[in-house]
Amino acid sequence: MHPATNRAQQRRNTEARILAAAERLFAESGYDRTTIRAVAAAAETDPGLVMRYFGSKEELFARAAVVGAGEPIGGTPAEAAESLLAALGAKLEDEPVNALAAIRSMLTHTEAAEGVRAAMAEQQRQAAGHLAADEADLRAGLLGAVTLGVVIGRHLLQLDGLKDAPPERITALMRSVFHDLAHGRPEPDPTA
Amino acid sequence: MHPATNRAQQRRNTEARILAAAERLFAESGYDRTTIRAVAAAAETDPGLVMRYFGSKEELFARAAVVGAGEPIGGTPAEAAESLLAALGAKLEDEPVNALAAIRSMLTHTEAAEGVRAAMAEQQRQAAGHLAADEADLRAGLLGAVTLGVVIGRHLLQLDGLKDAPPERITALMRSVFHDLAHGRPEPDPTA
DNA sequence: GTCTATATTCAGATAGAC
DNA sequence: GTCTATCTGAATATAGAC
Repeated sequence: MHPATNRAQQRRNTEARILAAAERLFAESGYDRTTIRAVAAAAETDPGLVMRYFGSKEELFARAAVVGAGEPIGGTPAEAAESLLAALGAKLEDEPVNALAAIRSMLTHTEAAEGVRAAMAEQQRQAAGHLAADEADLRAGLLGAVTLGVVIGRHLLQLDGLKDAPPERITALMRSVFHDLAHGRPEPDPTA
Repeated sequence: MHPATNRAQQRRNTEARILAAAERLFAESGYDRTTIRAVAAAAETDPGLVMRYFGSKEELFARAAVVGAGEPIGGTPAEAAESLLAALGAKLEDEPVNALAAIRSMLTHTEAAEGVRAAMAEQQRQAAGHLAADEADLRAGLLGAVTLGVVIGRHLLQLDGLKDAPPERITALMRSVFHDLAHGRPEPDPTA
């Protein structure tokens, strides 16, 4: 083993362990309740190194809680609905730990809220151009809010009936919902 | 003024001010970031009295962040959908500060999560009995998750397109969504 | 009944030993 | 490059003065 690279590799290794531990703990407990000390313990190192490598708790969070940009959305309203539905399915299949870290913290930590809102605003802006024109902004916002609610209900709140359901059954039920919102279908008669 | 009752009234008055301030601050900042000191300052009293009247921060939170039981749900699937839609409309019209205090804290505070989950489980249990039978539990859970997502998107995250929309337009768009989920309609053809 | 002072705990951040 | 000790600040909760 080459000693020079060993040092650098060891450092990168430790840094990666810290980052992985931070992602998990931020996703489990949110920003405030996750301590630098706990991250260090989970990564089997010490708090001083965490600070040395990442500078501050805020910077560590910014590295750990990134909200993925998501696939580009295009085509007809129906195709846009299917794209957004596929994105939901992916978030249900395996736990998106980076996004969950941000979502877990977004209601009590301003930076996390800003990150989530920015990512959703970008997706909404992109989606709105491919939905039926009438009230497209509102319907794009509702598509985002609905997606967020399902992800929270499953992974974070673990609601009965949602936490154990197979992702395909959830997406199957949500398909008509997404198409409704993408097209802006007329509501059925309330007295039906 | 009767001095004996004045004392008791003064006490109830102060207690009510504390509770109102706590509701507002918990809804704005969540459990962890709301301090007894800030509540006392907002209620124009001092931290010692808050502790004396409510015992602990946890008990104050339990009194301030109560999740309303919601109207009973019944009738046909279509009627159940309309009931749930009306409940959503009410939560959009004026800010439900008690519920928002609980929702704001539910991702980072165990007791808040437990309260919200219990309230939602009760509503889901009740709703499931009135939805179309197939996969009723999952669809009841999705109705709750979707509702939660819209409330969070509007009041807590203030998503573009949602925060300023008139409640009637939101409920109008969500009507078909709720009826879809209540009935378990077959999904449209993905290639349409 | 109301407010002040303080004990205790614990977190983030820093300096420096090994 | 890695870890220890400590500084600083803030929060809950308590004891007790007015």
